[in-house]
Amino acid sequence: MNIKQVRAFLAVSQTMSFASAATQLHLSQPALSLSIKSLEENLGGKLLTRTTRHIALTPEGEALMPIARRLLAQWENAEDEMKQRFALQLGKITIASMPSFAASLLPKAIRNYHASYPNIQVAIDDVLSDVVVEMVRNNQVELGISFEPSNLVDLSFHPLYEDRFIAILPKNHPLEAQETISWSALLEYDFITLQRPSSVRTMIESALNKTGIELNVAFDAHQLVTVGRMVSEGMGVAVVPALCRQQSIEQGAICRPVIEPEIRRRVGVICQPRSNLSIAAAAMLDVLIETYA
Amino acid sequence: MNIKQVRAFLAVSQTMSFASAATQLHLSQPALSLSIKSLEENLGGKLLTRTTRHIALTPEGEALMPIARRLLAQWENAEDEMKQRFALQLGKITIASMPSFAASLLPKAIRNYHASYPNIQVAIDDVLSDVVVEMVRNNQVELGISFEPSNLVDLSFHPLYEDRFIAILPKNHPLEAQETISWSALLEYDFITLQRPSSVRTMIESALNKTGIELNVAFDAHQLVTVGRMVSEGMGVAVVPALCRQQSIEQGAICRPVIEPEIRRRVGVICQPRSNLSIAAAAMLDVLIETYA
DNA sequence: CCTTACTAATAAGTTTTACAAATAAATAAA
DNA sequence: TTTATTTATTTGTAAAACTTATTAGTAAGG
Repeated sequence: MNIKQVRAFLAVSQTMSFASAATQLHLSQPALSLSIKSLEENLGGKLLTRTTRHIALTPEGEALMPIARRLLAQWENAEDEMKQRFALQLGKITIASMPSFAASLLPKAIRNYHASYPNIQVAIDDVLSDVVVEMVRNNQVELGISFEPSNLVDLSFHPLYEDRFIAILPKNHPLEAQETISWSALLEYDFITLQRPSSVRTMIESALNKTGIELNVAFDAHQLVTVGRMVSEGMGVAVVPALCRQQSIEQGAICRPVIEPEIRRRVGVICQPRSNLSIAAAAMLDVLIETYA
Repeated sequence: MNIKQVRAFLAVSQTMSFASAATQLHLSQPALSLSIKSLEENLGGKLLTRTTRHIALTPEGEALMPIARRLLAQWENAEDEMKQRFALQLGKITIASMPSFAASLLPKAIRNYHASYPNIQVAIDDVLSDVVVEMVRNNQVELGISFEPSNLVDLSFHPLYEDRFIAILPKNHPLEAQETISWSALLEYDFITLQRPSSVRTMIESALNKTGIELNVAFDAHQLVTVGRMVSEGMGVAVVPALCRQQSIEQGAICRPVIEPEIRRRVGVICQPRSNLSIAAAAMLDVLIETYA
């Protein structure tokens, strides 16, 4: 039993004529006759009684009709669904992004994507940088956005832009007058940062380590939002990715470039090799790269 | 998209190897490769990423897998169901029978049928003779059992046996002493029969008509059971098909052949031409003929 | 680093299937 | 009885599906 035979049977049983069913199927009448015949042979009995003047369904044909209709509908739905998926008219992608990016630049890219592919559902998991990489590695998400990780193994990294770290101060802080702030000047004050093993904390520590500056942490938290709040409440100073500039200012903090050393890190998309991505995810990758080009 | 391709996809995605999937499908490896390739071309994208050493599903392939599994299962179920139907391992038939036959001889045939085809459901509609013919004509049932109808049009009649009419009398009736009873003798007493237009009534009237005997009906009813009861209660005498002999005796009546004229009518199966019957009904027809041969 | 072993893709040739055109057979209507 | 109409059969052809043989690519082992 194959699709063609089922289609043939349905066409004949609906039109009650081999000739017109053949036309409907863009097929010659003898070809259709053979198709029905082979279906009957396959199933083991007659489905249609046919004289040259009259077509009728046998009781078994009657029983097949609703079954055939259902099968064909299911088949066509499945085929359509897959075609739509490949044509980017259906699907869902999930992006894991570090919260700072998710809250700042990501929305613009998603708006662009949605404009091009309105039928693809997009979900965002805002998780810590390290979790982003893990989620991509475990195939929990197709795309991750984070600082460039040190051990990619067989993942790809597509840089979007380079981020620097900035100091954030509470209002009316002594250092507010300076255009740029050096690490040594900054660390005279209570320092607030993320808890280990966040990637921001690790980057700061490894960068300072090279210059011999020692980091004394007064307070730490899990989320940059919390750090920002602590700063604006006057509990101390902090260094955060420039990504958080807008958010920090909104929280009432002062932002200044931090130098000596200036810390720069690339932010980008982490994913499986491009060939392993779904069409929808590959398209999202393109949109991300284009949006921040 | 066709069945073969879906089977091929499932085999590969389950074994994760073209070679072993090909073996499983009794197919050469290149044929399988081409099948997958054509499926991918049809749907518009890759379903499997394959190197010479490793096979993996694309996200779209992942989406197809449960769909393919479901489609194939539904397909095979449908095919099996139809094959079973033709192999008489599944199905249902309904027989319309006049009540006298349904209550006397029919059960034996149904027992025989059920012994041969235990998976076919059999239902019986015990309705008046004329209704039997109508139900067959309207395709409400495939088989009907009744007296031979006068106007078959394009229905077939397969005689099972010839029934005669017998007189039934209450106990201690003056006519009880006679071996056979003539109509003229019988009609000296109150006569009970079925209401018009039952076939039994019609047969009696038309047979008597030919011999010039006039029928005076004292009581009439719709069901032969009722007539039998009325007789055994002493309300009068009646003439019923010999089929009802057993039932009448059980009701406490006396049965005697009725003659001058002797009324004989063939009882048989009424149905569409044999080619239009379901396999299950055709088999039942055979069993009926064989049982009463 | 090269070789070996293994796996899928490709190429070439053959068989099978599917199809259309022509024709035959059957049946209802004129 | 003839005619018109419809399905079945026949025949030849083109397409497809398949197999075998070969190639190419990849991971593991020496």
